[in-house]
Amino acid sequence: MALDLRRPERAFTIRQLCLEFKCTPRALRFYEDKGLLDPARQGLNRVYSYKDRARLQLILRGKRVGLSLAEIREILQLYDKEDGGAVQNAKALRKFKERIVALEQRREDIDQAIAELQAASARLESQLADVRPDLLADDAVFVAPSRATASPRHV
Amino acid sequence: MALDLRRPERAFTIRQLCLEFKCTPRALRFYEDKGLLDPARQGLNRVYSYKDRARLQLILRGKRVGLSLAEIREILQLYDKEDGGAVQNAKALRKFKERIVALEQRREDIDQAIAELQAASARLESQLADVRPDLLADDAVFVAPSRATASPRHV
DNA sequence: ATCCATCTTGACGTTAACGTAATGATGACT
DNA sequence: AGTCATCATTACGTTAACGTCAAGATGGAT
Repeated sequence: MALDLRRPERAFTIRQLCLEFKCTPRALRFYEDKGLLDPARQGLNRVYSYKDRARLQLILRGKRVGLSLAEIREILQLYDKEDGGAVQNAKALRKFKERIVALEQRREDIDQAIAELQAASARLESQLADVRPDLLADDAVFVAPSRATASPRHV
Repeated sequence: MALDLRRPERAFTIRQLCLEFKCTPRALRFYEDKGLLDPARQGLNRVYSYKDRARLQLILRGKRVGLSLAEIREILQLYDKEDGGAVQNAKALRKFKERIVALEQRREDIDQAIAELQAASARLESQLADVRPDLLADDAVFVAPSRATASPRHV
């Protein structure tokens, strides 16, 4: 039989995770190299558990919010040592809170940026409404054939 | 006299902007090189207007929200051409809206990240409250001398 | 047995966003 | 006249985060 079919999936190959999260094997190996991941092995092959998958999620989200891999690694290590000594935990707590503050600042920036773009959009829209209301058709490309049905991504 | 004292300031040197926005001359010249800025000149020296200053603000905020310089330049060019033809404006409008959507997605990511960090913090706090409540003193370093009065940054 | 896809480990290449000299001009101060 | 700070340009160096071969192992499918 092909490994295991009793449960939905107990582990993942590198490719499976890459397909799911839209990244490349090279990236995952790179994260491992940098100490952000540490999957099990079957012989040479990497085997990713659910925990590894969760970590990867955190990594990718961290990237999207603008953290460097080094920063992300630090956070992950804090998670790992959540059972360390009390003093360690206190330090971890402080770092977490620092991160929270920094992220809240970024959200501020984002909100401002969005506000400005919306203002600009509003200006453009009102001007267009005067001059060329036809260009304001919500699709605009020309004819929108289908409603953009969740397109099957082939990688 | 030293240039102009009639009004608060009508123009800025490169250094003034750098001090104000906490960046380096090299960076400003780099942005100029990349087509994000285009200050006037007095001889060779760059002279930044209020408009230039505003652009710089946008650039830096753009960076903070995770945009690349190329992306920021594109947006700035859209701003510049807000008086272009109607068709141009329609295209600009679409791009603005794309950006807005993308930024809203990022804010989602940030909110999730914050939520997770807060959850982790909560766990740590409750655990510490049990074991070593003394480590939860809100300052924690040891003795917090002053209330961190807005410290004068010297660059 | 052979082919093929997928895995592995190096190792070098690449892009973005500056940093870091090196070298020279300019205006202000002493 | 000399010193200094600040400006300029040119050019090479650096870091992060991978991309891109190259070369080899492995497990199935035909």
